[in-house]
Amino acid sequence: MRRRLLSIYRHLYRRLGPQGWWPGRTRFEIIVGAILTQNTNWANVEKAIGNLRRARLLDPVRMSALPARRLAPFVRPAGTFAVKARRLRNFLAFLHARYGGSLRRLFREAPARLRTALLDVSGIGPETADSILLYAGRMPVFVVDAYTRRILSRHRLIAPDAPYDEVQALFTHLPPDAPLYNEYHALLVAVGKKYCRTTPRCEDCPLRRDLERHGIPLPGW
DNA sequence: ACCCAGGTGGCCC
DNA sequence: GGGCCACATGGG
Repeated sequence: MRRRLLSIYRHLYRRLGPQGWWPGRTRFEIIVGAILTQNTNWANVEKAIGNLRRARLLDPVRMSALPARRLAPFVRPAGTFAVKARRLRNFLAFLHARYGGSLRRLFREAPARLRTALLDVSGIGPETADSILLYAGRMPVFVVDAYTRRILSRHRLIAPDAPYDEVQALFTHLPPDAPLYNEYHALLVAVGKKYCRTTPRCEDCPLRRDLERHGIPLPGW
Protein backbone atom coordinates (compact mmCIF):
# COMPACT_ATOMS: atom_id res chain seq x y z
CA MET A 1 0.00 0.00 0.00
CA ARG A 2 2.80 2.36 0.89
CA ARG A 3 4.47 1.69 -2.43
CA ARG A 4 1.22 2.23 -4.30
CA LEU A 5 0.47 5.49 -2.52
CA LEU A 6 3.97 6.80 -3.16
CA SER A 7 3.78 5.78 -6.79
CA ILE A 8 0.51 7.65 -7.27
CA TYR A 9 2.08 10.65 -5.57
CA ARG A 10 5.14 10.64 -7.80
CA HIS A 11 3.10 10.41 -10.98
CA LEU A 12 0.78 13.18 -9.87
CA TYR A 13 3.74 15.34 -9.00
CA ARG A 14 5.49 14.66 -12.29
CA ARG A 15 2.41 15.60 -14.28
CA LEU A 16 1.15 18.55 -12.31
CA GLY A 17 4.18 19.88 -10.46
CA PRO A 18 4.19 21.53 -7.03
CA GLN A 19 0.87 23.12 -6.16
CA GLY A 20 2.04 25.62 -3.57
CA TRP A 21 -0.87 25.05 -1.24
CA TRP A 22 -2.62 26.39 0.78
CA PRO A 23 -3.45 29.53 -1.22
CA GLY A 24 -3.38 32.25 1.40
CA ARG A 25 -0.43 33.43 3.35
CA THR A 26 -1.22 33.85 7.02
CA ARG A 27 -2.44 31.12 9.29
CA PHE A 28 -5.61 32.99 10.01
CA GLU A 29 -6.36 33.45 6.34
CA ILE A 30 -5.92 29.70 5.84
CA ILE A 31 -8.34 28.98 8.65
CA VAL A 32 -10.87 31.42 7.23
CA GLY A 33 -10.48 29.83 3.80
CA ALA A 34 -10.95 26.34 5.25
CA ILE A 35 -14.29 27.36 6.72
CA LEU A 36 -15.45 29.37 3.72
CA THR A 37 -14.65 26.65 1.18
CA GLN A 38 -17.08 24.17 2.70
CA ASN A 39 -19.17 22.85 -0.20
CA THR A 40 -18.15 25.88 -2.25
CA ASN A 41 -16.10 26.65 -5.34
CA TRP A 42 -12.74 28.15 -4.41
CA ALA A 43 -13.19 31.07 -6.83
CA ASN A 44 -16.13 32.22 -4.72
CA VAL A 45 -14.08 31.86 -1.56
CA GLU A 46 -11.42 34.12 -3.07
CA LYS A 47 -13.98 36.83 -3.62
CA ALA A 48 -15.10 36.61 -0.01
CA ILE A 49 -11.50 36.66 1.23
CA GLY A 50 -10.86 39.66 -1.01
CA ASN A 51 -13.76 41.46 0.69
CA LEU A 52 -12.35 40.61 4.10
CA ARG A 53 -8.86 41.71 3.12
CA ARG A 54 -10.00 45.08 1.80
CA ALA A 55 -11.85 45.63 5.07
CA ARG A 56 -8.71 44.58 7.00
CA LEU A 57 -10.68 41.81 8.63
CA LEU A 58 -8.19 38.99 8.07
CA ASP A 59 -7.10 39.34 11.64
CA PRO A 60 -8.62 37.52 14.64
CA VAL A 61 -8.93 40.63 16.80
CA ARG A 62 -10.48 42.79 14.12
CA MET A 63 -12.84 40.09 12.90
CA SER A 64 -13.94 39.38 16.45
CA ALA A 65 -15.22 42.93 16.72
CA LEU A 66 -17.97 42.21 14.20
CA PRO A 67 -21.19 40.42 15.10
CA ALA A 68 -22.25 37.73 12.65
CA ARG A 69 -24.80 40.02 11.02
CA ARG A 70 -22.10 42.56 10.17
CA LEU A 71 -19.63 39.91 9.08
CA ALA A 72 -22.03 38.09 6.75
CA PRO A 73 -22.06 40.65 3.89
CA PHE A 74 -18.30 40.25 3.38
CA VAL A 75 -18.67 36.48 3.27
CA ARG A 76 -21.63 36.56 0.88
CA PRO A 77 -19.88 35.44 -2.35
CA ALA A 78 -18.83 32.20 -0.64
CA GLY A 79 -22.46 31.13 -0.31
CA THR A 80 -24.28 29.94 2.84
CA PHE A 81 -22.98 33.21 4.21
CA ALA A 82 -25.14 33.47 7.33
CA VAL A 83 -24.00 30.01 8.39
CA LYS A 84 -20.36 30.72 7.58
CA ALA A 85 -20.33 34.06 9.38
CA ARG A 86 -21.57 32.24 12.48
CA ARG A 87 -18.96 29.52 12.02
CA LEU A 88 -16.15 32.06 11.77
CA ARG A 89 -17.39 33.60 15.00
CA ASN A 90 -17.64 30.17 16.62
CA PHE A 91 -13.98 29.62 15.83
CA LEU A 92 -13.02 33.06 17.12
CA ALA A 93 -14.93 32.48 20.36
CA PHE A 94 -13.13 29.16 20.75
CA LEU A 95 -9.76 30.77 20.03
CA HIS A 96 -10.41 33.45 22.61
CA ALA A 97 -11.83 31.14 25.28
CA ARG A 98 -9.19 28.44 25.10
CA TYR A 99 -6.08 30.20 23.83
CA GLY A 100 -6.60 33.81 24.78
CA GLY A 101 -7.02 34.66 21.09
CA SER A 102 -3.51 33.50 20.25
CA LEU A 103 -3.01 31.28 17.19
CA ARG A 104 0.54 30.70 18.34
CA ARG A 105 -0.77 29.16 21.54
CA LEU A 106 -3.41 27.19 19.70
CA PHE A 107 -0.84 25.56 17.45
CA ARG A 108 1.35 24.70 20.40
CA GLU A 109 -1.16 21.97 21.18
CA ALA A 110 -0.40 18.41 20.16
CA PRO A 111 -2.18 17.57 16.88
CA ALA A 112 -4.49 14.92 18.33
CA ARG A 113 -5.60 17.17 21.19
CA LEU A 114 -6.11 20.15 18.92
CA ARG A 115 -8.12 18.06 16.48
CA THR A 116 -10.48 16.94 19.23
CA ALA A 117 -10.83 20.53 20.44
CA LEU A 118 -11.55 21.85 16.94
CA LEU A 119 -14.20 19.20 16.35
CA ASP A 120 -16.08 20.59 19.34
CA VAL A 121 -16.52 23.90 17.52
CA SER A 122 -19.87 23.96 15.77
CA GLY A 123 -19.23 24.26 12.06
CA ILE A 124 -15.82 22.61 12.10
CA GLY A 125 -16.04 19.00 10.97
CA PRO A 126 -13.25 16.54 10.21
CA GLU A 127 -12.17 18.03 6.89
CA THR A 128 -12.08 21.61 8.11
CA ALA A 129 -10.26 20.56 11.29
CA ASP A 130 -7.68 18.60 9.36
CA SER A 131 -7.19 21.40 6.84
CA ILE A 132 -6.45 23.72 9.73
CA LEU A 133 -4.04 21.23 11.30
CA LEU A 134 -2.18 20.49 8.07
CA TYR A 135 -2.20 23.76 6.20
CA ALA A 136 -2.28 26.32 9.00
CA GLY A 137 -0.50 24.23 11.64
CA ARG A 138 1.85 22.31 9.35
CA MET A 139 1.01 19.17 11.26
CA PRO A 140 1.21 15.74 9.58
CA VAL A 141 -2.53 15.08 9.29
CA PHE A 142 -3.99 13.97 5.97
CA VAL A 143 -7.00 15.88 4.65
CA VAL A 144 -9.84 13.85 3.17
CA ASP A 145 -12.17 15.77 0.89
CA ALA A 146 -14.51 15.08 -2.01
CA TYR A 147 -11.60 14.86 -4.47
CA THR A 148 -9.60 12.52 -2.25
CA ARG A 149 -12.63 10.25 -2.02
CA ARG A 150 -13.49 10.40 -5.70
CA ILE A 151 -10.00 9.61 -6.91
CA LEU A 152 -9.22 6.91 -4.38
CA SER A 153 -12.55 5.19 -4.93
CA ARG A 154 -12.20 5.32 -8.70
CA HIS A 155 -8.83 3.71 -8.23
CA ARG A 156 -10.48 1.11 -6.03
CA LEU A 157 -8.35 1.97 -3.03
CA ILE A 158 -11.43 2.72 -0.92
CA ALA A 159 -15.16 2.10 -1.14
CA PRO A 160 -17.03 5.14 -2.49
CA ASP A 161 -18.87 5.53 0.84
CA ALA A 162 -15.94 4.75 3.14
CA PRO A 163 -16.10 6.79 6.37
CA TYR A 164 -13.73 9.73 6.83
CA ASP A 165 -11.44 8.14 9.38
CA GLU A 166 -11.08 5.02 7.28
CA VAL A 167 -9.94 6.97 4.24
CA GLN A 168 -7.56 8.96 6.38
CA ALA A 169 -6.13 5.80 7.90
CA LEU A 170 -4.95 4.74 4.46
CA PHE A 171 -2.32 7.45 4.58
CA THR A 172 -0.82 6.24 7.83
CA HIS A 173 1.08 3.90 5.52
CA LEU A 174 3.09 6.97 4.60
CA PRO A 175 5.67 8.59 6.87
CA PRO A 176 4.06 11.37 8.97
CA ASP A 177 5.49 14.21 6.91
CA ALA A 178 3.51 17.44 6.74
CA PRO A 179 5.03 18.79 3.49
CA LEU A 180 4.34 15.44 1.82
CA TYR A 181 0.72 15.38 3.03
CA ASN A 182 0.33 18.99 2.00
CA GLU A 183 1.54 18.40 -1.53
CA TYR A 184 -0.22 15.07 -1.90
CA HIS A 185 -3.64 16.38 -1.01
CA ALA A 186 -3.16 19.47 -3.16
CA LEU A 187 -2.24 17.21 -6.09
CA LEU A 188 -5.33 15.07 -5.57
CA VAL A 189 -7.48 18.19 -5.77
CA ALA A 190 -5.59 19.41 -8.82
CA VAL A 191 -5.95 16.17 -10.74
CA GLY A 192 -9.58 15.94 -9.65
CA LYS A 193 -10.37 19.39 -10.98
CA LYS A 194 -8.49 18.73 -14.15
CA TYR A 195 -9.73 15.27 -15.10
CA CYS A 196 -12.24 13.65 -12.79
CA ARG A 197 -15.15 15.87 -13.71
CA THR A 198 -14.38 16.68 -17.32
CA THR A 199 -13.33 13.09 -18.00
CA PRO A 200 -15.56 10.81 -15.99
CA ARG A 201 -14.40 7.92 -18.13
CA CYS A 202 -11.46 6.79 -16.04
CA GLU A 203 -9.92 4.90 -18.94
CA ASP A 204 -8.89 8.30 -20.28
CA CYS A 205 -7.28 9.43 -17.06
CA PRO A 206 -3.58 10.13 -17.66
CA LEU A 207 -2.77 9.10 -14.12
CA ARG A 208 -4.10 5.63 -14.78
CA ARG A 209 -2.03 5.32 -17.92
CA ASP A 210 1.08 6.46 -16.08
CA LEU A 211 0.61 3.90 -13.38
CA GLU A 212 -0.08 1.04 -15.73
CA ARG A 213 2.92 1.92 -17.84
CA HIS A 214 5.08 1.72 -14.76
CA GLY A 215 3.73 -1.62 -13.68
CA ILE A 216 1.40 -0.33 -10.97
CA PRO A 217 -1.99 -1.41 -12.28
CA LEU A 218 -4.89 -0.25 -10.17
CA PRO A 219 -7.01 -3.00 -8.66
CA GLY A 220 -10.42 -3.52 -10.22
CA TRP A 221 -9.76 -1.85 -13.55
C1' DA B 1 -33.10 26.18 -16.14
C1' DC B 2 -30.52 23.25 -14.39
C1' DC B 3 -25.93 21.20 -11.90
C1' DC B 4 -21.98 21.64 -9.24
C1' DA B 5 -18.39 23.24 -5.87
C1' DG B 6 -11.92 21.47 -1.47
C1' DG B 7 -18.98 20.26 4.28
C1' DT B 8 -21.58 20.51 8.41
C1' DG B 9 -25.33 20.27 11.68
C1' DG B 10 -30.04 19.39 12.63
C1' DC B 11 -33.87 16.63 12.17
C1' DC B 12 -36.40 12.21 11.81
C1' DC B 13 -36.90 7.48 12.37
C1' DG C 1 -26.39 5.44 13.53
C1' DG C 2 -27.97 6.07 8.91
C1' DG C 3 -30.79 8.89 5.49
C1' DC C 4 -32.45 13.43 4.09
C1' DC C 5 -32.33 18.35 4.15
C1' DA C 6 -31.10 23.47 4.48
C1' DC C 7 -27.64 26.52 3.82
C1' DA C 8 -26.76 30.01 -0.99
C1' DT C 9 -23.38 32.21 -4.23
C1' DG C 10 -21.32 32.28 -8.97
C1' DG C 11 -19.81 29.76 -13.10
C1' DG C 12 -20.56 26.23 -16.72
